[in-house]
Amino acid sequence: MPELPEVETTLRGIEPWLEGQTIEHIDVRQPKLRWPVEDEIHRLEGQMIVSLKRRAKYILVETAAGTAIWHLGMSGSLRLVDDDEPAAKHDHIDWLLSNGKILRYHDPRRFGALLWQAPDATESEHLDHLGPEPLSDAFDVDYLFQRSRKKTQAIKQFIMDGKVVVGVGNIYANESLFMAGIRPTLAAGKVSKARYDKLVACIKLVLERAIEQGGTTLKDFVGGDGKPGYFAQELLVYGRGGEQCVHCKSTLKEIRQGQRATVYCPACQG
DNA sequence: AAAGACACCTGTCCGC
DNA sequence: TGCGGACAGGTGTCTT
Repeated sequence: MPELPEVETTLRGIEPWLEGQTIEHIDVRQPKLRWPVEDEIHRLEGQMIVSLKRRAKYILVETAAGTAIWHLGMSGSLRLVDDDEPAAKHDHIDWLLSNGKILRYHDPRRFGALLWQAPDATESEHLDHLGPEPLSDAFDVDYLFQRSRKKTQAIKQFIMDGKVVVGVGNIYANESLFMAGIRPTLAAGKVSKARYDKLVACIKLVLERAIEQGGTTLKDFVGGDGKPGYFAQELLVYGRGGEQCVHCKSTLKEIRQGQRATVYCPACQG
């Protein structure tokens, strides 16, 4: 489910219900996620939630006794439920809050994670080596063009590399390359600066637009407020292999790059 | 050093 | 109806 817009949607949905609340109890029914949920997570019990932040696709929940770092993996979701709602299959973790609500983590594939970080931690193995946020000013044409020089890697895989820029997953990589008219298989080092200029603008546009729409609902994604996202109806190429290009009516081609589906228009993406 | 393959895990869909 | 295989929004690690 989650790329950056879905994570941002989740954050915005849960934030009003969490900020200022005390975490009364943490119930870990299934600790075997991407990394095992460590016992230290229980240090957050009795602590007040000071703030929520997002970095890349991670959600950071800060307390005086440390920071919880959530990652939703491929199929994770966080939502608020009433404290009498029984846990269903794949509801792996509950946070009981002082307002009588439960923050509930659901993740069928268990590729997500809940990590604990000490309050005085100066480094984080997961966050320290990440590239810039795509919606920040640091992510601009000069930066991306410089990083791409001499790269033989396909541009789609280049922009999906979290060390280059965070938050561009498979859906939005396909969409932004289509919008920018760039063939996903082109070597990143051979794309002109003018095209990078357009690509940067398209990445920002597609992510901002998807956040406005509450993310892309595929399968059963809902934001933290329980509402579905509406960006799926605006997808131009993702999941549309074999269909007609919205611009030129050519048949959209579907290939695989790095074991991920790539869809593009052979005519528009020159 | 860089690029590609593979791993983690469950659910769903499609063809036989 | 059942079964096998491919595939799904991510990303760290191992192999070339």
